[in-house]
Amino acid sequence: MRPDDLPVIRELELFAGMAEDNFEEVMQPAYLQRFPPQVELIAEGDAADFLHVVVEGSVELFAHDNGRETTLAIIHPVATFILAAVLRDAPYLMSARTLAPSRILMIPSENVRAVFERDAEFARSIVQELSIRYRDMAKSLKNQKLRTSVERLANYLLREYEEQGTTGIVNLAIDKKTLAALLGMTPENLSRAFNTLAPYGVIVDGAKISLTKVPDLRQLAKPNPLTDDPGT
Amino acid sequence: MRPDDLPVIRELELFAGMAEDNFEEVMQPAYLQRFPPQVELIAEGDAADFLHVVVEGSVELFAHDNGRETTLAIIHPVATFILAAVLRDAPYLMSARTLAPSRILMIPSENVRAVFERDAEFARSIVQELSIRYRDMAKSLKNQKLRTSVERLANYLLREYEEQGTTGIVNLAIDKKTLAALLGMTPENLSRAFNTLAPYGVIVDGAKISLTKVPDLRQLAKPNPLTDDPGT
DNA sequence: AGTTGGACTTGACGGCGGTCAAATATCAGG
DNA sequence: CCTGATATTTGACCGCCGTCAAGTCCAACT
Repeated sequence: MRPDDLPVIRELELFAGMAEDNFEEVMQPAYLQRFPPQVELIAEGDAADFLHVVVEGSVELFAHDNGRETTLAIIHPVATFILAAVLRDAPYLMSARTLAPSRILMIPSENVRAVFERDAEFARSIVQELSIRYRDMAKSLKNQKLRTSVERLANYLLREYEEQGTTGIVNLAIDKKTLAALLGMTPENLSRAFNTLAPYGVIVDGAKISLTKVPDLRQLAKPNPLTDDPGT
Repeated sequence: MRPDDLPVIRELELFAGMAEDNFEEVMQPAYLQRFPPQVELIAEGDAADFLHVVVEGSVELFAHDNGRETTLAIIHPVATFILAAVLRDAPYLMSARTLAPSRILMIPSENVRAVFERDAEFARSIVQELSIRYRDMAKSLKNQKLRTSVERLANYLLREYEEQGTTGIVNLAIDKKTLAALLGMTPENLSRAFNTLAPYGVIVDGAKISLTKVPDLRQLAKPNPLTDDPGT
């Protein structure tokens, strides 16, 4: 691991509060690895041997059932994934693959669990992280069960609009195919959903989406903090 | 609170490991209350003032968006709900109402948080509970995104079949209307889904469901531990 | 510049599942 | 036992969304 990577990880909310020697104990056996895009990092059903941290790039969490596949979340730096499986020493419920060239930190599960037992501040951080994840998952479920696909797309665009600085241009960071899976629809339907939003000022040019009538779009989407706001 | 209720709660996995004086500190300001059915205990958006424990009866967690409503989970004794909101001191994401006459234990959030800081064993239990909840929520999302409504019903019936002792008779503990909402469909569609399952040995008589061709049903449902098994 | 492969879009079609309305069943009170 | 209220079922209809097939577009390569 490059020495200048450690401070970045140290500042991750999950690790920020813990004692220095505990941090070192957790990091000592960890390793940071580079992956090209589209590499499957973990597969659902596998044992949770490592806690993963996305240091750079991005990771897609997806899952299968019957023959179908869906995307459950996209993880951006710097954040962890599969924390719950690690803490319970249970099989992963989701698979993960890199979307972009990525650097992933892998910490052996047993070290995470060992230090968790010892460091109260780390335990506190883990609970906060888990709570956020739980709530994000609950929001996704509400989003999926209570909204049509056009509404989900509209709300996704508005969220990106806010996060990318309300400039009127939203850049899609992910494939339309992946976006479709994330929003719970087929790529064909995503295309049609974009067309449906055209009267609401949504202009598509490849991965560049212009929003020219945000108030109209907002009226259609009816965003709701209790369904949309991530990380609260 | 009746004194003979305390041991039951003490045995709840969440409280089992904690020090006796901490348990008392958490319980001292708590109160146990009886509610008739269909009482709304909490509403989404409210501040998380109390951790709730279903001691007896059952509780439905549901949520709104736009004009629609859906059921996210049914809580049976003895279990907690809205733990994540309490730990983050954040607004509830879901509402809760009693389904049956119920007794609910309510513990002020600040006491939960205070003792959490102090009692490592309690912290450990909370993390386990949260992890289970997170994973259950992830399973629900997979269930919802990857299966048709008939498949969700079939898997629900098989799960109940196992939990009720594989006797060939499944008793629905909840209204069909509520079941429909839980499975993400309308009551009308639930009716039709039951009809669709008739060739697979599913015979409906009110709340009493007979399963006469479990292998056939299982072949249709294709149950998957990574989507179905709760509490792992 | 031509070719190839992949991403995306469009069209045609069908089925799953929602809505509305009406019929039927169930149940708690009186 | 009767009655109204509620739950559930059934029928008719339709729209959303998935599937399949055929385009179109674009970027990388020859």
